[in-house]
Formats: sequence, structure tokens, C-alpha cells
Amino acid sequence: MPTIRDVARRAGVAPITVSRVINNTGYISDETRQRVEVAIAELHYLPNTLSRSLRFKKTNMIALVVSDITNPFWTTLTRGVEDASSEEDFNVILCNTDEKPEKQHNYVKLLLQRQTDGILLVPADNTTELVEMIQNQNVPVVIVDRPLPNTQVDVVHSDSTGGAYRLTQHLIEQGHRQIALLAGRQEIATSQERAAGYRQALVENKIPVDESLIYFGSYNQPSGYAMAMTVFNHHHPRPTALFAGNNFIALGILQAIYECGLRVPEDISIVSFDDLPYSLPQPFLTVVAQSPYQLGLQAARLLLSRITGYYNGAPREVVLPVELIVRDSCRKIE
Amino acid sequence: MPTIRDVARRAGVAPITVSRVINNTGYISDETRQRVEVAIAELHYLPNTLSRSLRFKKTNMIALVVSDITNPFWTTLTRGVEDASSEEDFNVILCNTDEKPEKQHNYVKLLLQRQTDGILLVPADNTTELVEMIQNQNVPVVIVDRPLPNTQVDVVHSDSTGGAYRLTQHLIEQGHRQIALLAGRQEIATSQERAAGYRQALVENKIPVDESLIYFGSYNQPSGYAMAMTVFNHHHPRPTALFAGNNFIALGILQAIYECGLRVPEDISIVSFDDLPYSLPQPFLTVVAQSPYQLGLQAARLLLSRITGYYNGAPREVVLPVELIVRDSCRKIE
DNA sequence: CTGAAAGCGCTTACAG
DNA sequence: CTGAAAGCGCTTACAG
Repeated sequence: MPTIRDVARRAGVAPITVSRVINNTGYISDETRQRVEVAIAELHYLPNTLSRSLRFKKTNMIALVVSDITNPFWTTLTRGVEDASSEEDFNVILCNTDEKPEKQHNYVKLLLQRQTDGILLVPADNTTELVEMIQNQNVPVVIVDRPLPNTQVDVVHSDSTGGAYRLTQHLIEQGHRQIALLAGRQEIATSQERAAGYRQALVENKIPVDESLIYFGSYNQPSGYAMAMTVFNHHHPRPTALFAGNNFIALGILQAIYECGLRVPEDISIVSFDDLPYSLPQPFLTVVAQSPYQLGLQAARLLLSRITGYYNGAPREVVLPVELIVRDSCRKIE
Repeated sequence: MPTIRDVARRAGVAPITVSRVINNTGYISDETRQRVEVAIAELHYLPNTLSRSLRFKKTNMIALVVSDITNPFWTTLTRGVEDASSEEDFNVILCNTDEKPEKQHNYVKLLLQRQTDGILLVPADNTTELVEMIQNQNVPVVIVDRPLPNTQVDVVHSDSTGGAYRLTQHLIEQGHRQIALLAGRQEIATSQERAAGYRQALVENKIPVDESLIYFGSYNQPSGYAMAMTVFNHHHPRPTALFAGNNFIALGILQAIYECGLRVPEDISIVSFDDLPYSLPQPFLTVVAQSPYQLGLQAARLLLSRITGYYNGAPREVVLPVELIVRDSCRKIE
């Protein structure tokens, strides 16, 4: 691959002159500029960004570290991040952790070594070690979706507690008393908050909280399936309603329900935090929906404001509202 | 952020000695090594990969340029790429083009400038310009999913023609004669090949090809919806079966069918190239399924074999078989 | 076993 | 308007 030196030689000028043409800086005579441009075209020259970044100490890249690229929730969030970033001429690197703290750790280290200008992190666990590692390098970081306890850091997340409260309240208003919660991993803030909202609604309605009805698994379909099967095997009579901690858990629950020959909502009611992926032919699930695009957009804006130095004050917390969408997956109980 | 020089100063050695400790090369006395390691820990030093890559002319990154990160087909393929890459200690950059040739062009240019070691490309159109641009920089490239005409380049793809032939044949065996094909963008190889397989099956069965039943749109849900609506409005009597060019088109078709109050398969039959995303509660769609994970894995292996210099012969073409999965979305017609 | 010099490809600041 | 020198952070030869 040709370098700036090759172009310079061919055009009969110094490398710095080529640099000036490429970046449109300083004064250049039209004649020289033309000679250089011809040489660039003839050699198919592309400037090496690595060396430029090394000089500038700036890569114009930010990273988004998410848990599961397979879930449209995260890809939509990614879209928000990309849109905010392209406005400021930043590129986004997407890293997929599979909710594994160890994979996450490796990625963050790699990103720091590659001089990423900032990191958007969806924490795979509850520890603050990673955030400290990033901050030690003086790299801006914003936590997304899952607040970390006891950390001074920007964070953007949805109102999980409030959303879970409203879903549970909705079920209670329909007459449900035996509601099983099938949540994600217990170490994750959103799991805890959704459980908190669930408990709060029960308590306020003077319904005793049956801890055996609260399950922590993982935010994916197999886990939802497994938890639902456990519920069906261990609770007699069956709970009248299931609360899915996220959309993929809901998919797993629906699969279990189908295999057990049950019908929704005749035999069992179900609600979910987050809408099912894709507009299926017949959307029927009652859900609390977040706005993943907005989460991504806002998080990226917070991050970019730090990177550009536009803001350098105290950590900010942005909590986005959620929306209850009542459809046909809950039956009224007498 | 501290540099190798800061560590060296603190440990009372030369930078090159620190380099030796980091990379475990050359001879180092235990005592020196310890001093250096202490300094590294105290300063939270992380080596700068940018400068290292500049030196080595190697970044250990490959890029995957896909059309729609929202479709699980591509995220699953990505998984295959990641698994093959991590075996060889390469990292993967994921770029999303939205099927837009212009976005694709920008990404590829950026990747080349960032000295990416190799590129996996899912072409957004039928032109060879991008491949030439990559090859001009002597960067290995593998085309994925959609062969390009008249180009000397490695390619990995599924047997689209054969798959489409089998799906169409299946419909014909069920007695269907009026089959509408709702394909992706006409410039894309897979669209053309699926149309070719469709035509071939009709011709072999001596069924006249009605060109007005062949639609080219785009591989997404809104396009599938729009094409299905057009079919329903323009063809009386309605075709007895619809052939969806991919899974997202199938989703759009199902949406249109639902809105028109039709039932599958009683009122209309439907088959799809590629399975629907996610195991829905009741998988009912008859499909031809590819193996996106294998596509990604094999493509990455071809690319890596070029990067490492393990292979540098003539371009290779890998065609993966597809599988017909008959379920309940087709009705037998007398 | 350890280090001074040179260079990867670019650009800033200084000369002319 | 154009260029020679120096440096971004690292590592490959070459000395000692």
C-alpha cells in the first residue's frame, strides 16, 4: 500500500504538501494541488488513519458494549448510538459480551488499548471494576440500561421499577393474585428493579409476596422456557399470570405454554417487559415498552459531550419513561 | 494515559526493556522484570495498540460488512465469523450498510484507512468497484452470501437457486399453479438466483411463467407487506400461494394476510426462503433454511487463510446446501 | 542481560 | 506557497 511519501515522490513535492492537499489546510498553489491529486489517484492512495490517530491522540471511534446482539432491543439501541455519533463524525464499534463478565472485560481492555475515544457500557454484572479501569485511563464512559451501585458515572436507563410496578398493578386490577415473575440474572440491575416494582405493587395492594414465585434466570429464550417449565411443575395450582422479565424470556414462556397445550389468555395470562421482537402478524402481548432507540441516542450524546469537552461536570443520570401497552394476553379473573 | 516511557522511567529502565516484559521476548533478569511489572501495575499502564499496529503493519482486525444487523440471519452469521476469528486471535468489526451502496462504500474506505487486515463483504449491489478498491490496497476480501459477476474473488454462499427450485417444486406438487414470488432488490444476486430457481421449477413442470407474478422489492418487512398488498389488489383471482424471498419479507406478507382477514393455509399458502426469526410458539411456515452460522464460519476461514498467507492460490467458491423444512403453511389444491 | 538509534505513516510548529 | 525537523508510542535490528 502506498504511503504519503510515495505520493510525494510521484508528485515531486514533500510529504507535508501532500498532507496539506488531503486535509485542505494551509496554502497550496492550484498547480501543485493538481499534481498531487493526480498522484493520489494514480496510486489509489488512501491515508493511513492509524498514524493520524497516533499523532492526534484521537481515533474518532466510540464503542458500544452490549450483552446480546441477537436481541432487536440492542440492535435498535445501536441504531440510536450510530445516529448520534455520525452527527459528530464518530464511528461506532459494536462488541457483544453474551452477558459474560469475562468477555466484557477482554473487550474493554482491547478497546482501551486501541485508544477508543469513549465507551458505552451495558454492564454484564454488578461490579464497578470495569468502570474504574476505564476511568483510570481517562476515557469517558457512560453506563447504559443498567445502573451500577456506588459509582460516579453518567448513566442512561429506563424506569424499570415503575414499569414493573405498572405491569403488576395491571394484573392485580384484572383480579390476579398468583403472579410469577420470571426475571433475568439476579446480578443485573434491571432484574432487581423489575423485581422491586413487582414487589411494591403487591405490597401496596396488600397481597403477600410469595418469594417462591420469583425466579431469576437469564434474559434469553431458553431461560424463559426453562423457568416457565419449572413454574408449571412446581406450583399447583398454577399461578394465574406470568410476568416475563424481558422480551426473549416472554418468547421462551410462550414456547413452554404452547408445548404444555395451554392457551393465552384463557388458561394463563402473560405480560412482558419490552415488546416482542418484530411486529408479528397478531401482536397480542400486553407489555411495558421501553424506547431502545432513545436510550442509545441519549447515551451517545452524553458520551460525546464528554469527549468533545463540551461538558465535564458531575455525573448525570437520565431516566427514560416507559409505556404500558395493553393488548390481549391478560384475562379478567373473578 | 501513561506510555511505555513513563513505565520505563518509573522502573529505572529503557522503554525497550518494558517492551520485552510486556511481550515476553528476549532475556530479562527476574529482578528487572519485577520492577517493570510493579511500575506497570502502579501506573495502570496499557500498551497502545495503535502504535504497535503501525509498526507491525498488522491490526489483527477483520471487518464484516452486512446489510441489516436487525435480521437474526446476519447476527447469527456474525457469530460464525467471530468464532472463526477468535481461534486465530483476530477481532471483528461489524458494519451495517442498510443495503445502501453509498453507506457501504464509506465503510469500506474507512476500514481500509484503518488498516483492517481483511474484509468480509455482503455486497449491497451488483457492482465490482468496491472489490477492486479493496484489492487495490492488497487487502484480502471474501464475498459473502451474494456472488458478484465477473470478479476474481473468494466467495461463500448458499444454494439459492436450488433452494428456490425446491420450494417452488413443493408448491407445484401441492397443486399450486398461480404462485407469486416476492423477492428482494433486483440488483442482488440472491434475488436473481431465487427468481431463477422459481422459473426453472415452473418451466420443468410446463407451467407458463407469468412475469407479472414476480415482484422485486427489498429484504425487509415493510417491503414484504407492500408487495403482498399489491398482489392482493392487482391479481383476481388471487394467486393460491406466495413465495417470500426471505424471512423478513415473509413477516410482512403475514402481516398483510392478517390485515386482509385471510387465513394460512386455508385461504392462501405461503413458503419462505429462510426461517422466521426466533422460534415462535408455533413454527408453521414451510421454508428453505440456510445455515448462516456456517456461512460466517467458512467465509472467515477463507479470509484468515489469505491473511496469514496460508493460502494464496486462485479464488475459491464455497456453496453451502440448504434444507427444505415442510410445515403447515401450504394447503393441497385439487 | 540491557540500551541507543532508527523507523512505522502521519502532522505540528517553525523556517524560508 | 513549500519544506526540513521533530514527535505521536511502540519495536526491530544492532551494540555492548
